[in-house]
Amino acid sequence: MEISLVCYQSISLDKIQNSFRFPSSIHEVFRTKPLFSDYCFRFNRRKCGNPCDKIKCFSLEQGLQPRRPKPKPSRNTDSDLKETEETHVKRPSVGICSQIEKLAFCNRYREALELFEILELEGGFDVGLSTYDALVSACIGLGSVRAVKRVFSYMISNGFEPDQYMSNRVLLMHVKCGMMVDARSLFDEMPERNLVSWNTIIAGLVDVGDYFEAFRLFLLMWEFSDCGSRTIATMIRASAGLELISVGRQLHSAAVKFGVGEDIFVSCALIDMYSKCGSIEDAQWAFDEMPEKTTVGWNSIIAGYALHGYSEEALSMFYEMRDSGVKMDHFTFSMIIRISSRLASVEYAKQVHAGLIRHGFGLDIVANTALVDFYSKWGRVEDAKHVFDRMPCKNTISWNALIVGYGNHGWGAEAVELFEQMLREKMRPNHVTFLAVLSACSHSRLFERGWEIFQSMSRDHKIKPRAMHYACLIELLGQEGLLDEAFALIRGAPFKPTANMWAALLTASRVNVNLELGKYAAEKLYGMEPEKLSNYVVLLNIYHQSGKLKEAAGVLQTLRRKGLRMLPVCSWIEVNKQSHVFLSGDKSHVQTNEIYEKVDSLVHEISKHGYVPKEKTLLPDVDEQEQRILLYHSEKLAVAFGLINTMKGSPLQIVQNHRICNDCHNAIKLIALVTRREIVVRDASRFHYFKDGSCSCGDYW
DNA sequence: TTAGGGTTAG
Repeated sequence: MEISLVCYQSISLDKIQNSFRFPSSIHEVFRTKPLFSDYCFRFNRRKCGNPCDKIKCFSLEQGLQPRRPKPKPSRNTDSDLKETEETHVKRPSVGICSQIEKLAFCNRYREALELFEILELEGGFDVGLSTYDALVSACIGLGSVRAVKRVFSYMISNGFEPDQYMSNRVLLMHVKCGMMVDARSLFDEMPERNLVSWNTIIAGLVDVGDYFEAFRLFLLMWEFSDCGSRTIATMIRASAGLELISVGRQLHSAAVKFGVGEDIFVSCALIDMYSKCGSIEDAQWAFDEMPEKTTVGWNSIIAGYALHGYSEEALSMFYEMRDSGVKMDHFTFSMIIRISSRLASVEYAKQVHAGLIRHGFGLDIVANTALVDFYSKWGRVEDAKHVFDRMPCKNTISWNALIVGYGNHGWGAEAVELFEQMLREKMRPNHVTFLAVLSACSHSRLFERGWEIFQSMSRDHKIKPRAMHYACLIELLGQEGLLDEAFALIRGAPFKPTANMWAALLTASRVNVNLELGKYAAEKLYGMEPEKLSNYVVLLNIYHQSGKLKEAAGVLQTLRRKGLRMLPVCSWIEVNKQSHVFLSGDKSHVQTNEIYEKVDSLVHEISKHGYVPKEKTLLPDVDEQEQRILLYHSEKLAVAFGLINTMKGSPLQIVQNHRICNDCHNAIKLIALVTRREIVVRDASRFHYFKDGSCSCGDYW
């Protein structure tokens, strides 16, 4: 495979260093939030000498009460205070404490916390700093809010007075377990803060997506304290989150200025930031500048190319990474599986699957979820189910991947059953789960069940249906011929109907050949998406199906006037590790004659099973060339080529850059029946699966 | 001194 790698030298080190105007450029972050900007820059050193005082000032300005140290909770009442003072001497607990430390050291956090229960229940033990440190590690390892509350409350009731190190560890414990409100209180009330304290709270804010607050604290820190490479790396991540490349560039220049431009963490954050901000060239530059290319560096640049849709380049980088001898990790495999699902064949993915297991990441939740998605997308639902069943732990995303697989495979009832099993296993569904299950109902025409599930969304699961859920239901109503109800659903939606919803109604109108409603929906769509070709094409089809050829020709003229043209559509098939690409009506392939003869004989064969070839003329002004294009669509040519050049009975996989048309859909369904082949036709957003004459098709949103 | 940072799946 010939792969060209995009690599531009658009920035240089000198340019970066000389463009330093930090931190004034950070104002840009707050441009959309002037409130922050106001109070960020109003203060000066003279007014509030200590950043901690400044934070108090912020709180006061916002009408908040200054925070007072929380009274230490005590299990004792005033009446037994005397008794407590008398029994103040703490019991030694060397055995339990050292056991807790050992368990935490071996990552056996759950057991460490089970042992901690003895300390909690009996009380009065002399617990040392190293044990508290181990308990903090256990809480972070488990990410359990309940554990954090238990440990923290024990620290307070046991009169633990943390030093700077332990204060930071306790802060980190809250941050890592997502308890940002408590973490912020702890940070504000810290008697002393050092670089680690600042980095911890700022990184926590960035983790939860509170970028503005992160920048606000960063500016305070910038003014009063030194910030290291870790801080810069975190703020580069915040710039990526805000998609503000100019701010990211300034942080890049700050890093170079302070001599941390080649720091591993800064470099990786830069690669990620540049690619997320839309400049893959700069990301590549940052990667090239890395003195030592680490696993994360490679992962970041591969993720960058994948994000921009440069799947081949991403794969090429993966080969380079593998050849360079750098260790691949579960991030690498997760990404490669995802890239494979867009680009490569099932065989290739199986190799990646084997590599995943060989490298010891066979149980990784993310990589396995990517595999479930991959096999689902390629119509290998049994394989997807196999991977899913062997996963030691699953999350909502894993369940969603398989429900989508079932739905698109045409197994609507099974998708609904899986959804119900998910609920029984107390896994919380999210809006994607509902999209998957409603879509499954739509494809399998399970109207009653779909309607019930749609209603249960807000009633039982407190998830507000979004436009795509409405679009699914409109499609479902359309299939039942309930166009009035579908229209009523659009009008009754609690938000302004989106293009997707009108498009669903337009499709429903086409299916039911309702010209009036179709025109209405199309007009709405023209207003919203005047340049979208497919909207015109659907209306054109409605006119055509209603026998209104003159109006259909009028739509075609509008298309021409607007300069909207069909992009060249093509289909390709991989045979013997070589891709063969076909355009509609294409006569450039060396086996052209054989392929066209095969198409003709297949059409003849399937016409015995009820296939009616598309009418010879769609519109009055279709010329001979266009006619050939209409009769020999690229997917038919690819299927014919596949049947000629592959073993009898082996499955065929066709990939294409467009949606399959109804004619090819019907034709290939029957071809699968008469040739007893399994045929998967797929494009980037949907696939059509044919086996023994049955078919399923679907969308991925 | 310890502690804090970068990349992945539906």
